[in-house]
Amino acid sequence: MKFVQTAKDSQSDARCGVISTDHGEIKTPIFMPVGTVGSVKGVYHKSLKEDINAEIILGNTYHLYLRPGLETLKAAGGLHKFESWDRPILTDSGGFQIFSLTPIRKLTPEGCTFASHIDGSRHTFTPENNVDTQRIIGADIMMALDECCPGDADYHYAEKSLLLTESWLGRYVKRFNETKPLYGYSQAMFPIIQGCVYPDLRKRSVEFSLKYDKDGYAIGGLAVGEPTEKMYEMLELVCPLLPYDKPRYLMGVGTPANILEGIARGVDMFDCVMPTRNGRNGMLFTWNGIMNMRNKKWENDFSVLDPEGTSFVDKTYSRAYLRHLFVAKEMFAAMIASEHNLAFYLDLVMQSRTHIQAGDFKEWKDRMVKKVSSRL
RNA sequence: GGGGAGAUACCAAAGUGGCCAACUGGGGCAGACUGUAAAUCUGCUGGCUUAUGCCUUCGUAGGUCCGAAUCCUGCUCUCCCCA
Repeated sequence: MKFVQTAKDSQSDARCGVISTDHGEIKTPIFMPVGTVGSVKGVYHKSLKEDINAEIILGNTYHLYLRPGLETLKAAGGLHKFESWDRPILTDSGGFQIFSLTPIRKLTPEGCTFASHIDGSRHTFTPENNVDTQRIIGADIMMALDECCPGDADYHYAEKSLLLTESWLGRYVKRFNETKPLYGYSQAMFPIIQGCVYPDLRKRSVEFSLKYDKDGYAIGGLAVGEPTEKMYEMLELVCPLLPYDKPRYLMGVGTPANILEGIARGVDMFDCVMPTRNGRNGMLFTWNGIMNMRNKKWENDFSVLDPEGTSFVDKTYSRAYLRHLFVAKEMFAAMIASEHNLAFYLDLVMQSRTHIQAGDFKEWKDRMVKKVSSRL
């Protein structure tokens, strides 16, 4: 994997670049649709490629490990073949699941023991077997196994959590360096910077992670309960400490405004369930604000979904029709909304790239943040 | 014609003397959702007003009682069974 910075905004830390992988190039800043269990929920790969222009999607190690399981993934020849996706894939390690499945987990220096949410069976993730699992999945970019510290954790907890993440990172990289890809294309890996909202911990985490000189750096443990301003502060602290010639990935973020602000602070990669999950639940993101498509006000609005939208659904279906589908609980509603939202998110980063290249990103971003956060 | 059952808020359906403005579903209205245990979850849903407040409600008209959706009587309507 290679990253080249190709443009820089004049008034902010926003930048453009290109990530090269064996499954193709990714223009940054990029948004990566989340396909947890081997599917971006409700969206055809054909749509992802031709309509939404997704250049990379996510998979999740925790979920794929439990189902379909390593035997099937191995027999399939990896996740790309299994799900018929020939562009890049990034897999999260399951660190976030360790965090979100708190009631049924046990953290030890060795790793993390947890109960499957599917059948309650016990499993253990260690940095070592997590590398092995992500080798079998065959992601182009593998994420370190970390503990995602809650945003409201106290300093003591955050420090302890960071120590664990650091020790896991050392072992993870060791195993990574000792093993090889299984399917004939290369795999990159990103450490994950933690440290909650504490500047000195964040700084320490960056320094610790940089020692391994990996392919890119992820910033985790944000948008997990801390105030949004704290998240921005942490980005302002962390990004300048990261090498300019490696991509920076802000994990799990976020709202359109979060993404614009993240780009302004030097972030290159984003992922979030919001466009698909909120889409399934009736929310549409647009350049003019957020729409709750279940609302009565759309009942007789026969205008197109989004006149500024880039997806074919935007010009094809009316607001009244989509509202009807949501009210009637038709699965087609979720499909249309997911398609629209992902297309909007990809348009959001595409236009960001255009404005960074034009050098007027900051003032454009400031205008857009207000617009996209409003309610229609 | 004879016998029986029932009428509760938008719908369905509990409640059979005070804890009932009335359980629960559905529907309706609104909200939440940030490295997906989510096609999920939450709130509200008689009126006024927002308070441990008042007013009007349980087919309809009366009655009993300190007190009725709940008991009694008349009326109206619906459903079932037998001829």
